[in-house]
Amino acid sequence: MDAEPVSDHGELFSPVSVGRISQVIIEQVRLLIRQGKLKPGDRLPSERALCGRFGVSRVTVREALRVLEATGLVEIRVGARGGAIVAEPSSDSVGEGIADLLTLSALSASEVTETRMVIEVSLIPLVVARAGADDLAELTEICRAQEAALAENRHHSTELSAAFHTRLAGCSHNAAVAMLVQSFHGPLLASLDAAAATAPEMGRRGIEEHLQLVEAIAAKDADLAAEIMRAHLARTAGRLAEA
Amino acid sequence: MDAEPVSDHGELFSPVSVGRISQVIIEQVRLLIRQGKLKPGDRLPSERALCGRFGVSRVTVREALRVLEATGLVEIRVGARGGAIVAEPSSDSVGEGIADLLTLSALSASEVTETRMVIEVSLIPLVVARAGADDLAELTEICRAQEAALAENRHHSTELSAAFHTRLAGCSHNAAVAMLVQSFHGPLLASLDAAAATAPEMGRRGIEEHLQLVEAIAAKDADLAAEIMRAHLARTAGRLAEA
DNA sequence: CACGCTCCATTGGTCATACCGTTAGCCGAT
DNA sequence: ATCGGCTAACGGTATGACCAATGGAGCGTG
Repeated sequence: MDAEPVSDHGELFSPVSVGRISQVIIEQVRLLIRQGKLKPGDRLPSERALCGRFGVSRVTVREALRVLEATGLVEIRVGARGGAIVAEPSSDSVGEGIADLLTLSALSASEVTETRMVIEVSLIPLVVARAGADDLAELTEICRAQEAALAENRHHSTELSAAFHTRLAGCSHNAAVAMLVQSFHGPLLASLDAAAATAPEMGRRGIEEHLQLVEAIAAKDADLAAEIMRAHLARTAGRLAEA
Repeated sequence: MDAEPVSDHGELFSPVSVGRISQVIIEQVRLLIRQGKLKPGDRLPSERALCGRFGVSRVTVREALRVLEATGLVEIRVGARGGAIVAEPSSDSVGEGIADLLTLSALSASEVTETRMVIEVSLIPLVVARAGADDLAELTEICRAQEAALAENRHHSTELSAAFHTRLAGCSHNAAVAMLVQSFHGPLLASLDAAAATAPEMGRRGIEEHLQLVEAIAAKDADLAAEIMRAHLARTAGRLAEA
């Protein structure tokens, strides 16, 4: 008899049915969305309909939808005419993920701040080149709101500060850059709160820097604006380091 | 009979059981992990045990675990001694989320390239400051592999080129930056393939620029390295613009 | 005719049970 | 001592049922 008749045949045999069925469904839907065959707002068939379509049980379909929902790809509504709706691309779920990584100390606050400096400082040239009058007006508006909040509550709103930075990224008129910065919105809030706890009186200075930034951008002075942004972020980083 | 005896009592009554049951379980586990009461490697009770613990059905527990798995918080293994294991914090799932966001958002190739220039050029100072001998060795190794691939197939491997840029970001020794660049891997490949189609003979020049980059980093010349990177990316951007 | 109310079909949320495939660890045979 | 099979634990899937929420159709009333 031949020795080892079924082993060492290399590529002859390949594993059959790898992974979960729900995973196959997930990737199938994902592909459809990426190919644009499913666009935001489109309604997927009902769970029961999908069961028949894929030839699987409802449990399996539901697990796939759960993952797609957690990934932020679809939104699920209950009731008649409910079901899975392809969601508008949003950076929210990504932001939560980064926040998780922060709290799990897989990312340090300094790493996140450093990353912000990398991105936000070097996107300044884009902003200077492309910011329109309406962009500047909105930035100024946010600064005004910050001043109002400061006058009223005696401490500056970290929410508004984060909004300023997010809106500033939007002034680059580059959706990819804007989304990246927006992803840091949530984690950014946490850092700002920590920094505010360290030095609550710094709110005013932060607002002044925001205003100077807007002025520099309006004056098309990219170098000055970048320098202001660098100093602004470095100051926040410094306060975080103290804590 | 009293008219409307139970309405208009304002805050007296609050909705009971908001949202999904699985969501409650998710947040409970999430909290335990954030508080450190569950550490990476710890094994959660089996699904059936969790059913009894929470007083819910297995389906509900499974949906919670699915979401936690999709979020990258736990890893699920089958078989005896299997179950949900608290995962080592990793930026992979977040990176995938960013990649999804980028591919789904109808970004133009120019936006992606521009964003790469923003990030990859300005992370150069970090790399110059922190790259170690092993980092440089690995970068050189990738370049060698590129040359080998070029000699063999007569056209350069876009996969290796993307790997070079990803590894370069890793040299910043900042996990957040590395995660961002890595999430551009997929879209980056698409751009590179498009660029390669336009000018297939440019592979050699790209490799040379990679090597010059490594040299400049080894020489701690941040300005030169940044300039090389800028030119390198700009060239790719230019070829994309032609297409 | 217009407005509002009620009823109902649709659809997701949850449960209970059963069976299968996979896996690790144990135990016996060689 | 090693290899092989056995077994219990555990996740993966299927089935069928019922509940809760929701939107729209149909009916009734002014």
